[in-house]
Amino acid sequence: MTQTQQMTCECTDPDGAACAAIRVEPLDAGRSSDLASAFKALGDPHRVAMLHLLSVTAEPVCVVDVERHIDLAQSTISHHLKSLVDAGIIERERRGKWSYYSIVDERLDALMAALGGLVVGPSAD
Amino acid sequence: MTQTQQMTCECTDPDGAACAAIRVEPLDAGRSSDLASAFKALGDPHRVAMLHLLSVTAEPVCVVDVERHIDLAQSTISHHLKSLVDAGIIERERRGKWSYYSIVDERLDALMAALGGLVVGPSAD
DNA sequence: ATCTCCCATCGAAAAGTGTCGATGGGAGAA
DNA sequence: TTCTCCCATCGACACTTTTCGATGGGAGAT
Repeated sequence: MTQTQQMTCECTDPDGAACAAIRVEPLDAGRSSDLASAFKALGDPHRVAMLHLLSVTAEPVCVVDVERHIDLAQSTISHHLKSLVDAGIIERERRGKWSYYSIVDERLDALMAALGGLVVGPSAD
Repeated sequence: MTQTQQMTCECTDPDGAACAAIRVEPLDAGRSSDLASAFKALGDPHRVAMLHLLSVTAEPVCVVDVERHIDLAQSTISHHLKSLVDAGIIERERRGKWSYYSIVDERLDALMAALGGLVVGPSAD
């Protein structure tokens, strides 16, 4: 082939040096996985509803409470709560017969910060 | 049974009036679904990496750019980008032969606000 | 002791998701 | 025109997730 190749993708770099110009550190596979697992835990309407419930009741909430407000089998609710615990978004405290769940604010703050880091322009006007 | 039933779940309400006391508006099924679909789109390490890529390059990015930085088949990348578009997190602009993708800052801002609404205490110290 | 209740775990079925190669449309270059 | 490249879509496959009923352990009440 001559040097007159079709000029591959100028995309973000009209010069032709092309995308090689974009020096992006791969974002650390570990970090992207951690973020993704947290967001995945938030990626279900029922789990969002559970978090909402936990947030409006300032105090910890037990499974039975959740059961009254969300129409799912008890085992399913336990399952979802475990997902959220595993993702570090809520935490469990055993008290006698009950398990009390509450939101881990720090984790949510960290997720907010991560989202903020993705915003290109300043959010304000 | 007499009135000495075992006292169901005192949980968040030690009186016995129990959880009925927690008057939580169901959070509008539509809203929780919308939030969940957005977070679900964020719930994959590769998609997080793509967003990171879009955010560090201030300008729109085409599929080939993404392909150079993320080790996935082109069809898979298109598929993920479509997920993000459907979730309203990024948007596509066709320009000649290329498709340019860019982040929808407003959407991320809205998600941050939603997370902030879940935080119980003030985030500051 | 027994009984009741809270809740986690265990299958299992159904639905969804991530990934690929293959295909084809569309836009520009030659 | 033909050729090359960008990219979306179409199966297809393996894997994961959501959901349930059933089971059982542990804690307290009786």
